Amino acid sequence: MPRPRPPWVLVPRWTGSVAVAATPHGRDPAARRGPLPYHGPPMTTTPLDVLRTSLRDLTCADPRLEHEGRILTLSGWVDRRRDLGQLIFLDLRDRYGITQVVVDATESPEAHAVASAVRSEYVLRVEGRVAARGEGTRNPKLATGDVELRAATITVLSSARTTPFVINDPDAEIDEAVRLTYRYLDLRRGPLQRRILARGRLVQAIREVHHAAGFVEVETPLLIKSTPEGARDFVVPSRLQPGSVYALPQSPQQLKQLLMVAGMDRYFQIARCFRDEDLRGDRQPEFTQLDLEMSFVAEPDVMGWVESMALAVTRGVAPERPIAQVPFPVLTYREAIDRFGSDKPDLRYGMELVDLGDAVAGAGFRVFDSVLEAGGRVMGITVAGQGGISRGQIDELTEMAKRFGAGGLIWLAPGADGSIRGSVVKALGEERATAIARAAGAGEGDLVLIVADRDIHAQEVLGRLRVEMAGRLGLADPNVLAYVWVHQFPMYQWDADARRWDATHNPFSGVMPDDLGLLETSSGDLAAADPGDPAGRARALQYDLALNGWELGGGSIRFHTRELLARSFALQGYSDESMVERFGGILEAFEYGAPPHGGIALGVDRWAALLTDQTNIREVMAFPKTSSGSDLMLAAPSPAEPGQLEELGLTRAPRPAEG
RNA sequence: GGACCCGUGGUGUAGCGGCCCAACAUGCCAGCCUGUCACGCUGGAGAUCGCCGGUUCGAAUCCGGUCGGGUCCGCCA
Repeated sequence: MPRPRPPWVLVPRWTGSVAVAATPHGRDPAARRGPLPYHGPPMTTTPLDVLRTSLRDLTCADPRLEHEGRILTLSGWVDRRRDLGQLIFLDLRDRYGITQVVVDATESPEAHAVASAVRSEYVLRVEGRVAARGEGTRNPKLATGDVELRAATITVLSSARTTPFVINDPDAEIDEAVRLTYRYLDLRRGPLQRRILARGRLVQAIREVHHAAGFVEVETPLLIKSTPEGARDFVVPSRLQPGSVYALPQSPQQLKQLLMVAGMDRYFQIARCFRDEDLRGDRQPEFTQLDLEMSFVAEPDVMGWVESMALAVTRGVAPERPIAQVPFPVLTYREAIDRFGSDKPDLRYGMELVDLGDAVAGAGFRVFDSVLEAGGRVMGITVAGQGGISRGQIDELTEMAKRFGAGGLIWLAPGADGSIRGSVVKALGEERATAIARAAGAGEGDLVLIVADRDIHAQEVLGRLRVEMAGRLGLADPNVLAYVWVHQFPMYQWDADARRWDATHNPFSGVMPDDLGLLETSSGDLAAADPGDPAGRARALQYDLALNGWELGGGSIRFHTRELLARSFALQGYSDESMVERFGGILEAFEYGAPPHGGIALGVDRWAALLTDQTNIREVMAFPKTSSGSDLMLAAPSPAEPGQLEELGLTRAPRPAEG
């Protein structure tokens, strides 16, 4: 039965608009001319009338005083029922909001009979008249709280068992295994629902900004050839070619570079990626990346685009959250390690590392001397106001430092009148110890933590302690978003077991022009690598974007000539044959005219988590897996059917323990 | 592969050798109630304490194993 279209429509749903400010790029303004502020149309909003259906006129968030006296139909879930006998209140809920329904036995006995039998989470359709609430009965906590729907007819669209956990309490703490088993019910609850909606807006904003800037959205296949990006591949056996397998992509890396060879110029994709590694709070076996690649670009072009895009998206999705610094700070890898002990530093607080090499030199303390002689570093951080730390807490931190690979942890706590506590005060003497603490920037009442170790290791351990202490002291403002670029990574790191150079990030990354001559071995034979090779000093055209101490993603300007790419692969230990076997496609493609190109991949799950204040990406994924890779709702993975294996030409080898 | 934490009515917790065939809150069921909005009041049902084994006169409680969940290291961009 068609109804007249109601006239009170067109309330915008989401009004997050994307206005992209031009941001300068790089420290050298000329080098940062960069690209392309977004001046496209405003972001889409959802007009209200599209939400009207034959089962409802409005959503449960809509009724207002202006509707008073109208006969309207709402549909939704029973959030709560308050039964006062002859009078029953039902809070009707959908994802937009809540409207109070009143059922009066004297007004509509049939509706009252239905309402008496209704329970939480029943799905109802209610027709009634919108009435203004009387003085003193309005509810300012509800957007619809000035009115209520006086039920004339209630239809039960669906009944509901008692749910395994409460839907209507956003603060209820529920075992995560139960939440995952009934994910569809968890998704019905406010907090998770809001996060999934926020993620949807994030992806929408990403798409709109890229389309408006001329990027082409291209889908790449999921059944591809295994590519060595470091992680284990998920493998899919082929029925048509028994014994052969596809791999699921760890990322669309080669495909997007081939799209550049194809002249696509600007590509992006919201790409599902797969890595068969152990799970963590920020790692799931399947995850989503914003993958993009651009042609005819140098490093500032890509960083510039990504920065303006990230700003636009952030302002569209989380407009209320302050961004720490714009343009984003740019650190070299070396700087990031030396100042923060991390290549993904959290810049929401200071507590920077200090080199104490000069201060401890000649102190006659064997640990320091031997480390310095061996070319290592003595580094420290000063934790303000923590001089009163207990012995037990120091032991705990020492344990942690050891777990992170340090030999030990030295501490100093200068007190009043030149006194000083600490683990090495006796060995150093009070005077020397005080001088070291002062060199670290510590004053009375502060705590200095010192690690002496091989270069990088000292910084890395302190970097972790810095994060740990900041966490304990609550130094990071949870509201602030601190984006930071880190670039000029080393091209390679030495793999002592395989005796070859390993790409630190991406095997396709190009090299900084100044370091082109370093793509060499000492022997001159690329196949005979040695840890002292010049290649170990080469820096890559590689850039990472970090946000609040999480790596959001990274990218690079790629080699686009066959010669240089092959040279880099050779340094990474590939023979000519294995190179052709694994990368033959892209090497050949580069013989047919490849434009200079580069790009980046950003973790959408991590981004969504950070923008919604979560520390775990499961909280922004609709259907995540447990830390052992199970889907508790669908009970996946499950044992293979014998017929399936047979068809694929596979047999299952029993584990030794199973006999 | 390793370390640590957790597992008690539907949910969240308490109990940590006998006082416990287990307590509290909430939820659930029933009755009463015409202005509630975390409605209220009265009554009731509901757990052999993840599972297996051991120690003990006696185990939710101690020990071993196992399964499941989480965090971290290794692994992973």
